[in-house]
Amino acid sequence: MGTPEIAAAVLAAISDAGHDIAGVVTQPDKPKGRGYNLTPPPVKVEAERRGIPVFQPEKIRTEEFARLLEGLAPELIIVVAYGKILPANVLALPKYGCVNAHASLLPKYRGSAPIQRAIMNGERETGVTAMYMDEGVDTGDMISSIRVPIGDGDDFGVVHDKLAAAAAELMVSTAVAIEAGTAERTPQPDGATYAPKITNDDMKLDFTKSAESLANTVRALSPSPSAYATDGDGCRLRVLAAEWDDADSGVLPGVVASVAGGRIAVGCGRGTLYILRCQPEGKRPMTAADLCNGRRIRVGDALT
RNA sequence: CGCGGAGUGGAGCAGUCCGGUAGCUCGUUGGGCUCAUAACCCGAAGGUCGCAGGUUCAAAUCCUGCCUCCGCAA
Repeated sequence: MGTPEIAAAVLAAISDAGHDIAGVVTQPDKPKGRGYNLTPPPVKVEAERRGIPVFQPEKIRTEEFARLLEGLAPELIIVVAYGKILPANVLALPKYGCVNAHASLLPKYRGSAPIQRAIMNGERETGVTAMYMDEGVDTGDMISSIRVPIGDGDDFGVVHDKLAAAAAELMVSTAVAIEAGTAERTPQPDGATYAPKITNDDMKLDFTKSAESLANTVRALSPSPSAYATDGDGCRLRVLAAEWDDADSGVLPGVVASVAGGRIAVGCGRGTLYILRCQPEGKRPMTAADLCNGRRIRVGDALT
């Protein structure tokens, strides 16, 4: 059971490892994009490519879904970012239980946006943790984990891909261990933190904050959904890549101090943020130099 | 039929309202200056103006249809 890209990666690995997959449960197709076209979740695409039956129940706390699962008779249920809390009857169904791969080193960053929150906080390391699920949100007993470093310039896309690969590896080995009866079971220690869903406020750059914090936010949300600022014309400017230093820009927060060297220097509460790559509303992503060449940004402009 | 923006030399844009010589910033390239340079000065190359019709003496510009890209919202 799973929904996004990282779940598709795990599905592919499990399938390649030769396990017999009775079925894949994922969220229903949802209207997405401009024409409100129905878009299937990545997991569904991957499953269909492999000829694995796909189920997309609106609700899983129903008799109907319970019977469906019983019919599939899974020995083990693997859950990766499915997007719904599993009820007790589902957790109890498989002989080997339900295991989950979570994209953090538990008990830190429980919740729906562990990757983004870790980068946002400037963490140097994260990982994936395999655990037995219980009825809480990412509170189950841990089986094993893989640590993954976060590089200086790593954005969400990069870290996500590293974690997806790690998650695939972890779940394959975990499935083997469980079947062999060698899987460990360790309760999560104290010190849990929560990584709530990304909201619009998280995406909006607040230039009164420190340049470091702003740069971390940019990284955490790039390439998608991406942090943004608003330019002098009221147009949204998605900021895709940025650098920072502690040097005082000499201008008020949000004001463009210079546009030299292909970088747009913006004043912050502390230090200076350098925008390297961005995307104005209605345009393709472009470098800061391109943005300046088109004269959409000049020294003295104020971003909010 | 959810709302909206955009397709113009290699890149980013102006020009479109109000038809009449293809423009700006940058890049590329030749030369100059300099101890030197991504800096500065002079020159050059490079464009079927997304596609197809229509109107007109004349269309990047006006009309019709189509294609493509993108933001928002969900």
